[in-house]
Amino acid sequence: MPRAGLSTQAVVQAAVEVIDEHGVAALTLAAVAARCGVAAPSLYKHVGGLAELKTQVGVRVLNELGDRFAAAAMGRSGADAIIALMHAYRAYVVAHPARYAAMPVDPLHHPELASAGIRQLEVIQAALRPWRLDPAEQVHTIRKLRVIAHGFASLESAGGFGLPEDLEETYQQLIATFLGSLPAHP
Amino acid sequence: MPRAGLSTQAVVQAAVEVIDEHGVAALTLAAVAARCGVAAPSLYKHVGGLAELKTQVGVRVLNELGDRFAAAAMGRSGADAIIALMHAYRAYVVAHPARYAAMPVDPLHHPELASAGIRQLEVIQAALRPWRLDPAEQVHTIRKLRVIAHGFASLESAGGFGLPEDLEETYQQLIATFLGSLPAHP
DNA sequence: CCATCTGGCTAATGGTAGTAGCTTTAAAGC
DNA sequence: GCTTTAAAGCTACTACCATTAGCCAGATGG
Repeated sequence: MPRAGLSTQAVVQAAVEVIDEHGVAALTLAAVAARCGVAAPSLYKHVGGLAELKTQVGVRVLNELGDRFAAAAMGRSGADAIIALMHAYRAYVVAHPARYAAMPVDPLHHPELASAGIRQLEVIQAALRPWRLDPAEQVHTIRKLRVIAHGFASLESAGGFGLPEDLEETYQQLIATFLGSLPAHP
Repeated sequence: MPRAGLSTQAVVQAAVEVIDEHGVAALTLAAVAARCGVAAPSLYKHVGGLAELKTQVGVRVLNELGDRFAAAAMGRSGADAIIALMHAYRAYVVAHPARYAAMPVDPLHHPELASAGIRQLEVIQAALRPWRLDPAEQVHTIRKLRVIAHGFASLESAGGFGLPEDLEETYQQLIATFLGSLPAHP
């Protein structure tokens, strides 16, 4: 009975690989166990169960996107930063379409996910700072960015766009229209 | 052994009710059978299986939204029609948030769902007719409408907006910005 | 009244998550 | 280096799910 040397993070990694290869619906403890070379009940030594594994995957995905966000925003500000953030969002989804379906939509209301969600929020708030929006207007502005990014990403990752050409053009038009709706900043 | 008098549509109706009450993840043949007062295998006399039941639910939801679309567009044109369509979309999702998660994202590529999807598309194309867009620009325009409507709807129905106030305002801003990006029409 | 078809049923299979309890490995303490 | 012990595997089991096979009763039609 040689040991597999698993850990919580190794199990999460295997789960992400299962999702990447077979879709989020195929994330099952049996599949993860098989990939880890272990019997299914053994996973309970590292993970509380399927539900907890799913939130752990959510944390992982949220943090991956957060890393890309932080990198994209670095050294930019204003419209330049917004454009970079929006393209970082889409680039992540295009690179890992199945993984995107595992990203929680409502991280701020979940204690395990909140910090990862707040991190993304702060990057966006920083990018919007030059506009000096009042709090209410900032809420609307962030919501609108999120609608565009998530709406486009979820449709694209789910194969919702029938005609594959010119997707980049559509996305750029959306971003440009959004930026045009913001007040001018100094 | 009195008969329950089921039919395919009655089973689909029960499935929709299960979704409305307990969410799309709770759609299981066992739950539908219980609601119909029938043993689970009996459902196979009316429905091919769980997968087929899900696509039937998708057809139902798509058609319900299509009905609202057609009603909203009736007697309107131009920006007025677009605004009515967008609000009809959101109104449906607010009325049936769980059901929205059962709406297929990619109906046109599925033979059973294509006609219901095409019906919605045609309503939107008709509403856009006054602008006389060339085909490529029409594709981008419809995509952008879809991104806004679906992005907002999927976030709202999944509880993705943390602050509940002013959602209508956010949505109106999105629509107004979109309309502002269209060329003027006669 | 009888034949047939349909819509229900029970029984059984295989896959899923999760629990209980055992065994072995590997590290910690002496 | 030996013993102890905690962790990490395992098997066996339960409960629930979808699905198939085959049976039986009720409705239908001659």
